[in-house]
Amino acid sequence: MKKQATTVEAAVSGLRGRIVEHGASLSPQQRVIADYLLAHLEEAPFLSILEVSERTGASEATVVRFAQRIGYKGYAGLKMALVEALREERGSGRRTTASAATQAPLAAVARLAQHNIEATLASVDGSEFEAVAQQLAGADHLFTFGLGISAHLADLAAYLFTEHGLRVNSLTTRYTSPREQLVALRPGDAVLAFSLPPYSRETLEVLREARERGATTVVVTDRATAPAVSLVDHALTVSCQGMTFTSTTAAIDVVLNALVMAIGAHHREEALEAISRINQILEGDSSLVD
Amino acid sequence: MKKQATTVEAAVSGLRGRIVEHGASLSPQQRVIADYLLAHLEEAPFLSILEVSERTGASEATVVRFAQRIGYKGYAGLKMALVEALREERGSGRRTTASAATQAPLAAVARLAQHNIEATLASVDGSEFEAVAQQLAGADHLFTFGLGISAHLADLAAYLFTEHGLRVNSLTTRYTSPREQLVALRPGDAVLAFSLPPYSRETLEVLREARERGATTVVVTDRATAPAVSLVDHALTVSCQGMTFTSTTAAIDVVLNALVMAIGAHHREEALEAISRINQILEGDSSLVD
DNA sequence: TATTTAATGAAAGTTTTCATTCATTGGCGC
DNA sequence: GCGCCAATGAATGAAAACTTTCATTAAATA
Repeated sequence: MKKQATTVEAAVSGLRGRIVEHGASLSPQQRVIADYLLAHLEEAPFLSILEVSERTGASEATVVRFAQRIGYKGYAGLKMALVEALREERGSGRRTTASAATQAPLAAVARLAQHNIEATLASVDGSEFEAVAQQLAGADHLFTFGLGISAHLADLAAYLFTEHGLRVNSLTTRYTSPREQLVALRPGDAVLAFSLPPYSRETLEVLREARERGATTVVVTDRATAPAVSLVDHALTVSCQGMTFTSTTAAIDVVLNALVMAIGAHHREEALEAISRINQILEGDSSLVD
Repeated sequence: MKKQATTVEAAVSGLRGRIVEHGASLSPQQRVIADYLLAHLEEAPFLSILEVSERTGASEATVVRFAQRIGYKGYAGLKMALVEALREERGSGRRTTASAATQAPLAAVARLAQHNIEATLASVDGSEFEAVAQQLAGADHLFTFGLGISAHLADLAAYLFTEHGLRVNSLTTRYTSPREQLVALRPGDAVLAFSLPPYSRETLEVLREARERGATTVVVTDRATAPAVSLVDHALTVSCQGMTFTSTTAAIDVVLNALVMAIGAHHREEALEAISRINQILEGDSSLVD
């Protein structure tokens, strides 16, 4: 396949190249090994066969066969290649020329997202979060709403909540105005709106009307002084810095997923199970390659 | 001797500290070994006794005695220490304190997202990322595609790219099958697919067909051995651990936004400007309330 | 269903690596 | 000169790492 496109790639990072190249012919178990190694490139050069087999659940023999299948003489050969790669990388040091410029966007956005997630974690009020989860879980029917990038968040929220058994609709602007769709709204329902800059008047109107009709209103926004906050029953303030020149909604994604999990916490065990599995992953030991 | 002076030093770079400490009692040969190792700290963790003895002219026994003399259990102990030091140095980006060991869903999901973003940043291949940006920017027309949660990503991608002046369509399953919509596809176009577990056959078929029609194909997936990888021109592998029991796509959100930024890098200045503003935010000056 | 093929782990075999023992060398004081 | 001792390397032993073989099981094919 595409020699022209992959030559550089293959030369630079041999392991990844070979895995992709022979990817189709790898057995399931070998795939697990491949993924583990790629996900732990930092550690890989130091791991012995035994360690790899323990962490991936495959037998030592399978590890060797994997190395041979992707073209190395054996595991020893693979390891030597990894060591070489590591040496090269260190040797070249911070001399990253062109790749610095290209790598830069990824690094910058990543750090921005990390920052926002961290800030959100620090600032979201626990009891408010809990209250929102309660309200959404208890609602008869849930409507989500947003404009611009927030529309995607609204759709995403609807998708996630639906998967967890809630009755949800995302208010769209496809056929009729969102406000018209609110005729179906009744007391006992809830509306979850997303309001990020540039704030739109329409969102405020939807929230106002929803409230008049007796529904519980919740807004996810980026600052406590956002216009929507004073109109709703509950507001979750998420850190969304940098949204004027990029659109990373990573922090909101996190909040949304956490809400889903909290709601699913009806089946407490399930939620706790999820949390413990997350912790396992974070502990480092992805023996479970998930 | 000066415990106070050497504690930090010894703790940080054990080898150098120990050598200095026991320097007086080292034999001539051992001194050669010490000098060699210190001069080749990069290599040291990977050298076997035999290699060290060959390069220094000392016998293997002397190498072992050297390690013991400076306080290690044996050469194995010395090597382990070197490996640890190297690992530490590389993994210096480890800020995530286990402080938030909370049982709260929000904390757990946040940390998972952080982890995935970090892992993605470490593993995404720079040249591949660059290549993808090039291809997408240069495409005549762009189609995005995904099923399940990936459908949202496809829509989001279409939205983001559209905002930056590209001609994009998200292939939906709304009216006709995605493959039917490919009749409009021509050489020079590009297809950007998202393929996350559970992988669907349909996605593979779309990619296959797109390629047959001469379009450039790109897939964003969660592992290098995912079935789609072998079918496309370019693959971006993003860390998405924990997706079996939650749906945080934060890392993909980051990659997507970075791509947008890289594409906009035609207008280099604009991209650099964005990066510098991100850095300002991270520097802590949220003076600009953005 | 019968047959073949591929995948896999247990276990045996091989090589490499590490540690110890022991004999030799060379310096140094008596 | 003689004995003592640290230093050293060769040889040996022990352990770990790596590879192969082989029997079993699961999957694919006829």
